[in-house]
Amino acid sequence: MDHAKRQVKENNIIQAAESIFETVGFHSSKMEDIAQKAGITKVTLYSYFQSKENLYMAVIYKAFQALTEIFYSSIDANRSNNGFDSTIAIFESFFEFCEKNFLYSEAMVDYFSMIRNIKRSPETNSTLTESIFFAKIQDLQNLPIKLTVKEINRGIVDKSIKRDVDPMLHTIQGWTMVVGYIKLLTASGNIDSPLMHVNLKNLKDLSLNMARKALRP
Amino acid sequence: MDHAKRQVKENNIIQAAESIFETVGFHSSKMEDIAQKAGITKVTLYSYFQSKENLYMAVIYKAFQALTEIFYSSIDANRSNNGFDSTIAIFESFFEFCEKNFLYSEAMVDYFSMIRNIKRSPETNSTLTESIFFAKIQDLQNLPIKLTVKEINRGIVDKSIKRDVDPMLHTIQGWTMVVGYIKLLTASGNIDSPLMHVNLKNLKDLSLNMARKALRP
Amino acid sequence: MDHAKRQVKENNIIQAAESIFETVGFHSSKMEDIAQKAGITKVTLYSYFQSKENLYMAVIYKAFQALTEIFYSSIDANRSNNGFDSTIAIFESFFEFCEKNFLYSEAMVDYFSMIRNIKRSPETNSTLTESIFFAKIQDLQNLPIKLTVKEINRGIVDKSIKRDVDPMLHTIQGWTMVVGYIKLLTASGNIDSPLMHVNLKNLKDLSLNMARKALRP
Amino acid sequence: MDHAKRQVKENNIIQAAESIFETVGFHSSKMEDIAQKAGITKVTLYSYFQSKENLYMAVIYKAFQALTEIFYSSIDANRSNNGFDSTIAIFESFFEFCEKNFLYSEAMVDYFSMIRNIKRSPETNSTLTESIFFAKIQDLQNLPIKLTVKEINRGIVDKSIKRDVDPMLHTIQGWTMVVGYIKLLTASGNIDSPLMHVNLKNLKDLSLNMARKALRP
DNA sequence: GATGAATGAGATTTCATTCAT
DNA sequence: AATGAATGAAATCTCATTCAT
Repeated sequence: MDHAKRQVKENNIIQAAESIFETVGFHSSKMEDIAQKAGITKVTLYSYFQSKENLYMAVIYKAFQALTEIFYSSIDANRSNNGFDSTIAIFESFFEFCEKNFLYSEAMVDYFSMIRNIKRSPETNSTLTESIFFAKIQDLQNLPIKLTVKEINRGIVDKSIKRDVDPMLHTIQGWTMVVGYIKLLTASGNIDSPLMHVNLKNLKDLSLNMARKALRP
Repeated sequence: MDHAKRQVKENNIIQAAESIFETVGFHSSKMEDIAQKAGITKVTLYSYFQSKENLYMAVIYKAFQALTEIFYSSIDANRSNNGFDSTIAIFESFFEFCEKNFLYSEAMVDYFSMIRNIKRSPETNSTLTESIFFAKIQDLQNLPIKLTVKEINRGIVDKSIKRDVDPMLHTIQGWTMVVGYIKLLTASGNIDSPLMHVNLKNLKDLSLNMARKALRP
Repeated sequence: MDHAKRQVKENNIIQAAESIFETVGFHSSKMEDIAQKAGITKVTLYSYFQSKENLYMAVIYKAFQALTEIFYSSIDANRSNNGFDSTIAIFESFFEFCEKNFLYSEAMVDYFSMIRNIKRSPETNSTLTESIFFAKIQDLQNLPIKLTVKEINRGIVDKSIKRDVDPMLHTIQGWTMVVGYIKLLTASGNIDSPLMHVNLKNLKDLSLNMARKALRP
Repeated sequence: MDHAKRQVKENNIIQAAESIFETVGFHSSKMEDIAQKAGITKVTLYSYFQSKENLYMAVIYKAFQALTEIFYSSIDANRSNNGFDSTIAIFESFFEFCEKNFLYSEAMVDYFSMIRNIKRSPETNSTLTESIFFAKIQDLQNLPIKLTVKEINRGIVDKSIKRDVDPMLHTIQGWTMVVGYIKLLTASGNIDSPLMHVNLKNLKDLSLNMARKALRP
């Protein structure tokens, strides 16, 4: 099968997996069901992805890919605005992305735990670390961060962001707010069900405002 | 066995579980190993905790308990300070708590995912929802939040915090920052290994500063 | 479980396996079916026998055990006869045993092939060589041969067997005739269906007669 | 592809199969490996031989063919000798053939087991029974036996063999000795490694001598 | 007819969880 | 209440065999 065709089938499988993961969660999902959803057999599934976690890795990769796309779009849309606006827009997109792509946002957070486990016992997870998707994620995961850093730097240059801001530090700080937001979102199920009477929409706005304050000169 | 004895044994088991979870993570841990560590058999283990997740619930409960203690201590230590200082102190303690109690912080975050799963399929998780620890956590989980809200309110009254602050919203926002911090901490393994060249200490300071800005009148 | 009980269950499983092997043959048999026949689950089956071949080893062991019993009985029954008669009686019993215990005789012959395979690639067959049954067979397999040798020696001493007979060589030669007989028996299915118009009964008699001629002084 | 070409390729495949069977044994062999050895793909392999057993059938056929050749040669070489000598010469050739053609001798013995399995479940083995090689073997398998019978008959006529010998019965009896010899050879691996301190050469000589005694007037 | 991909059947393993004593 | 054995569900793997192109 040529590369393109394989890609298509692979994507097909990943989509099936996403649909199953979304419905029952990664841990309760069954390879059998995923295979069936993809219209293939378990063995074929395994010939594409060496394990369930491997398959999840692929989903995580898709998540990072999608997020990266979002970041590029946001940056592009704010090309004519200053660095400050673009930076804030990025975070706004990030929040939105998470709300709309539950599975993806959860996947990205799970990625951190997987990294931890891999570090804990690299031998046990060799099938993971050898996965092409693992390598791809490694290459990709920092891109959104770098893009944000770049916009913050642009803001510093064009004076829309205060000069003593450490771009990387502030970027990471932004991530903590988003990641925390995701987890709370996870707990409450969706953006419309309030958590402790707090509307998640307001929470997002507050976070964005705090970010504005932190960056504004 | 009388109640006291059972308590002791239960605690014994929980400690064994914590040690195992800490070493290999919840998902890779085996009931067998936990039982062995606790010096009992699997069946006895099950007579104390109806399932592995149930056992994790107990750990999570301990985490919330410990956190609550920390919050009380912080509040008590800041009795003579204003609400602003007390609020910030709480968050500072919270960060510190997470750094020092890796397992507990991870557990609290995992709690959110479990809540999600329980919502997804309540029937499958009936053993969880019927667990005494689940009920206990339900009672306890909001306490730290309420304690924080109370200090913010005190700050509003004593004018150390600006009046248009929504105490619950800001409390939750604080949590997102801490939770995000925990997850990034998780990924990097420990506070001393930097993430993208960012020292996690600086990250914490930045978050606290942003909180200060958000509360200050 | 105490040793005795385990023995009972083990035997239970072996009997189920024998019944299945007898019906469909070793290669077409399914562990699932054997487990079901034994009234246990696959996993339990595997906890007793590490693999299908391992289970076959146990059957082979039973075969050698049964054969040894037969030899002892024959020898005992011929205690008061001379060595010649006893030796011939052994071979007669051997033939009879094979006719009556199809599975066992086939198993013993298969054992030779397994030995060959194990020699060819010892690593691949480690689960076999480590089997307790493998060890047991090793201990047992030579016993029937030795018993025969002993009777031939007795015949030499009592002059019923000619003195220049090499007991071991003639014993092994006897085995070749029996083993060959088994294989032809295997092919024809059972003793009553003639092979090339040759009644297997006559074939056996001829072989025994040839043995007589070879031993007689 | 014209018939000749197909023949060449077929032979090519059979040779590859023989080499693989010889190395790892029929049961452990993989169609994949055979295809690779033959320099073709699995599917092509299957277009020549409908199943693995079918392929084995082809090898078995070759074995019977080769054996038949040997028998003819032996008979031809003993044209001027009497029937007794020719008959013994045939068995001597048979033994030698087995020693030199391990795979072939094993294959012929396995043939008997396959016959058994086919009898047990004819439906499952329809691909076998429909195989051209199966038919060919059916035609061929009795030829060596008939050739032997013929020589024994010649011996009876020329008085070199005693008259009350049943040619077919004695032929089959000869086969049992050879077949048994093969199996023991199989177990010990090769003719030079002694079995129970018995040199296989001596074993062969003994068998031949017993045959002589059985035939001699 | 040849190829790479896919199927189907079954072996084997791993664990959480439950049973029988 | 404690123990060793057993269960059940699912993951994973291996191969002979078949499909689609």
